Formats: sequence, structure tokens, C-alpha cells
Amino acid sequence: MDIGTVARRTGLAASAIRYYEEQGLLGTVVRGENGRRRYTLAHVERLTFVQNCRDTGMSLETVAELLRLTAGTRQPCPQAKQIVDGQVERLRARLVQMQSFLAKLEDFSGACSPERCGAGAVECTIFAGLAETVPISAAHRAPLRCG
Amino acid sequence: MDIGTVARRTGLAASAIRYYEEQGLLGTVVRGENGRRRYTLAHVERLTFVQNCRDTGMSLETVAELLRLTAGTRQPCPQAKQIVDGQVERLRARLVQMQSFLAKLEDFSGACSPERCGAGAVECTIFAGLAETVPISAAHRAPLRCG
DNA sequence: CTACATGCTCAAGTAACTTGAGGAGCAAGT
DNA sequence: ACTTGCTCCTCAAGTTACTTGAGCATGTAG
Repeated sequence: MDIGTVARRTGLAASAIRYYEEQGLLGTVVRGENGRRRYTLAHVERLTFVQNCRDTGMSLETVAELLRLTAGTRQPCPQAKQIVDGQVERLRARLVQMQSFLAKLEDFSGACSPERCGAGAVECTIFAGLAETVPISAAHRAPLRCG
Repeated sequence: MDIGTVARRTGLAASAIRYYEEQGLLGTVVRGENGRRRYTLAHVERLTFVQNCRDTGMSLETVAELLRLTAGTRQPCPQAKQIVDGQVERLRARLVQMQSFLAKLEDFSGACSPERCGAGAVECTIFAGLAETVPISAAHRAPLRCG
């Protein structure tokens, strides 16, 4: 497989795939005669794993650590489990907060009708209430899929 | 209120507050005799609004646009509603995906026991299945609170 | 009145990529 | 054989949303 195929299969940009390799997340990627990268199914799986982790807000560094741990031969689980458990906790808290804000967005969107803020309205009041939402604790506002 | 107080109330770093001002998200911030910034409750609310929007993955530029729209006098709602509705949709899809990955993480964490991958294990298999998760469509993997 | 916390500005650093320049390889059509 | 056009390569620089740090002024507590 060449990089374009992998890109299509994973949904990642080719540049991102090259970047992940550069950051040591893919291990060795062999090149063909022509100097082009050649990928296997294992690479696609690895990339999907990286994607999934990134989607939950894990940093590339943490993902790299997980990959290192799972590749090691000496009892990798305790540390790996710890990382995953931490992520699970963050994700859970984050979901709750997002659900509440989503509900608010929906409310406000539903309340926005032409009658209420049509031609003559001086100010759109639709977002007034959104500022009242209790902000999530700094601990949980960690990056969640960043970029 | 000085910047430290606002930082404590909102949970934002002072540097971030200054940054938001620089990016035009706070409007005018008056300075005291001493040259220090003086904030009002309106600023705190505005910052909380920005935070909430950012938490759903809105870019600062989009937040700025929303603020501009809601401050304008000429029928701001249709455009604002459109932005919010788009965000609602993304957020909904994202929540679904996150819930499914959370479930997977929990499963795998639960399956990780000392018996299964203790001293002699050659490779930790706990994450094997995570690579199989169907990746979320590129359209929905947009930044969701990024930093 | 000395500490020390807090604020200011400005420049540079950071993560995780993307974009663009400049150049080469490959596949298809003519 | 040739040209067209897509894909790939590298390397440098740009992007977003901030943070960190240097160097300096100011405010507050003991």
C-alpha cells in the first residue's frame, strides 16, 4: 500500500501519516525501490488506534507511551491500564459536560424565531443565557481532540 | 476586578484572557491609572461564553463572529442560529462516537487482569481491539476543545 | 521599608499538524 | 516516444490557541 491508499482508508491526511512516522508512532516504515513509503495492514491498524486515542483527547506523547508499553515484554499492563483508566475518567466527565451544553445550545436555537428577533430587534438575546453555564473544571477541560 | 480575579472566577489563565482581548473577543477593556486592566462582570460573562463555545470545539474566529452577530442591530439571528445549529449537529455526532469509544476503553480496561498479562506475557493484548474501531468521519473529527 | 505577589509588554516556544515550493516517478492516452 | 497529470518525496515555514520567560513597574502585608 502506498501512502495515498492508507490516507483514504484511515481518513488521515498523508502529511499527518508522515508526521506520525516522524514522531516514532509507526515504528519502521520501509521504502520501495523508488524511495516511496510502503505500508502494511498493521500500519493501518496502528494508525486507526492512534486516531482513536487522539479522538479521546490523548496527546501524541501519551499514545506513543501506550504503544511502547504494549510492545514491551515485561508486564506492560499495569501502567497501560493506568493511562487508559485516567482517560476513561476524563472522557466520562467530559461527556457529561458536553451533553449539558448541547442541551443548552438546542434550547437556545429552538427559541430563536423570526418573531422574537426579527427586523426591529436591537439585540439578539439568543445567547444571553449561554454565559451562565458553569464552566467545567480546569482539570477536565484538557484538550479533547485538538487539531 | 483585576485580571487575577477574573482568572480565578473563570478558570482561565491570565495570559489567555489577555490573548482573547488581543483577538478582539472582549471589546474594549479599560485600564486604571496604573495601566492595569479593569474588568466588569460583563467581561466575566463574555469570557464564560467564549469558554463554553470553545469547549464544544468552536474556533475563536467562529466565537468572534457569533459575538459580532449578537452585538449587531440588524437581524442577527438567522446567521447566528445557523452557526449554532451546525455546532449542535457536530456535537451530537461527536458525543455518539465518544460514547462508543468510551465503552471500548472501559471493556479493555476491565479485561486487563494480572492473570491475563502478568510476568510471562510476551505482549499485552489489551489494546489489540482498539484499532478496529471505525474511525469517525473526517467531517466530525473537527477540533473539539483544542488546548 | 523591605518582601513578595501581581501586573505589564514583547518575543519566543509548543503541539499537532498543514501548506507550499521545488523536484522526481509512474500510468495512461496519443 | 511523448506529454499530461496524478502521486510521491523533502524541507522550510505557516497555523491555532495559547503558554512561558525575561525584564521591568506597581500594589500590598508585615
